[in-house]
Amino acid sequence: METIKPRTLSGFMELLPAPQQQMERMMQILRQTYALYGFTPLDTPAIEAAEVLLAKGGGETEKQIYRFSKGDADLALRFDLTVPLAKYVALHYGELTFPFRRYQIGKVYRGERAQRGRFREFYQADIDIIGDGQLDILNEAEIPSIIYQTFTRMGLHRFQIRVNNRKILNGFYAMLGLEEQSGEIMRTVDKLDKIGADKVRAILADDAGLTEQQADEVLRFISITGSNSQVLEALAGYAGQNETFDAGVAELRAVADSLAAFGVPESHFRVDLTIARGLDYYTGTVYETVMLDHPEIGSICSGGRYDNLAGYYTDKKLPGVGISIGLTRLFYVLGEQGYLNPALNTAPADVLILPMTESLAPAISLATALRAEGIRTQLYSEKKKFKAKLSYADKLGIPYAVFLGEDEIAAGRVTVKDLRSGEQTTTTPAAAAEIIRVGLNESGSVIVEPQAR
RNA sequence: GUGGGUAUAGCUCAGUUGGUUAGAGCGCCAGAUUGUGGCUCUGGAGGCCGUCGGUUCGAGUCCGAUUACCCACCCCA
Repeated sequence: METIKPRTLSGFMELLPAPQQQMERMMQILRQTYALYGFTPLDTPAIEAAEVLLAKGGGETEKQIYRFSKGDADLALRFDLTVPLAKYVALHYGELTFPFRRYQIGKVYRGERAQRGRFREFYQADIDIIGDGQLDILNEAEIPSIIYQTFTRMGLHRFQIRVNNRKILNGFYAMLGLEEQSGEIMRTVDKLDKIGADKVRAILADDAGLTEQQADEVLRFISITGSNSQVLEALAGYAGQNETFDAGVAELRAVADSLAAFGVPESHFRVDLTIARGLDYYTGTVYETVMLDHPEIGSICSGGRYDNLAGYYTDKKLPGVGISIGLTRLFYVLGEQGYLNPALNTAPADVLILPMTESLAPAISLATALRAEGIRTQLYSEKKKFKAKLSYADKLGIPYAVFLGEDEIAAGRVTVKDLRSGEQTTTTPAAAAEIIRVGLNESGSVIVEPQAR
């Protein structure tokens, strides 16, 4: 029979079992950390009515969304988790308690050209806090703490959370009489690291239509650097000219001032006036997180404050703040850069039982007993040679094997072998379970940084 | 959407100016070892050289088309 050549679509990630275990581990840490901050898990459908997802309309979204019809229904795959959240909150407004804190880890879809580290189907891990009518600035201050904990718990330490405030930028552009061009200016300034000051200046003058003097003012402003307090001090020098600007500075100061209490070291947080985020719906604090040793990768976690999440779905005013981690890209980049801990236990089981008798009954009973002890147990039931069975455990990285032959069964004992050391002992099932449990030490963090290896 | 590149074994890749049965490493299977994995040794399986057409006595190699994939830009995670 003619077979069809198996293939996976471009831009879709498909992992082998061991890396999948590493990926799951990262997700587990995300869930635990988000839960630690009082966020509730949420899931929404991957498919929604196209009308709902495209409420905002226009732009890149329209071009990139996967859209199709089934019968008369006009459907689309979600391209982020924020729009479905907006729909969810508007739909269930009366049943939710605000401020509503939810986390969501799910696949999203974008029909754009795939490239290195950029996928058409990828996981986003989002958290958002949605207020009813208002939302205190303290929520914005708490976000860096969550980012810090998340990456630290994964084993990543050389990263920095960069923060800015859109009000500062908008206020500043207003001072220069550039309200209209603020979006384009932000997108251009965002590329400063990538293309350099001269090109930014050229684009501002040629494409955005700024005068030479205005472009110089913008460049002078974004070149304000230094410690967080130095930058805040420099910003104070612009005070009193624009209300929005002043409000933004006050917010940024509030965020920066509470870091210590939230447990974020100064070294992992930096006020950076070039951060703008491309998305136009952010209205206040904006965040980006970069790996210090790999700035070329760009942001591994970004987000910000928005004033009205669900304006397309309800008249209620629902301000919020949220961040998103592009998990698939993060995982891909970490693997590519050699950050994934090779010593991490990726075995699907802690112990493999090798029955050596015709009847599998004693082996099944043993498996049941070990599982009752919380030991991940797999029973090898294929009729293969003994060495093939052991080789199976070895290939999967299963750390223990238990042999169950005529001798052991007759004596009411089992032989347990530590495949890493090669040591083995024949003892009671209970004692064997204890040996395995004790031997299952913590396997370390998912991420191991170069200098730590 | 725009611009480049690549396509040979499960994977990573060699393959000379076009020349006879297309190779390596890793992986896989078997044996050396019938109750002992990893290391080693020996043997084995596995290829319409992406597809279609052209040039030629002869094409993995040259030309064209096509499809797929990769890289970059735009935009973004």
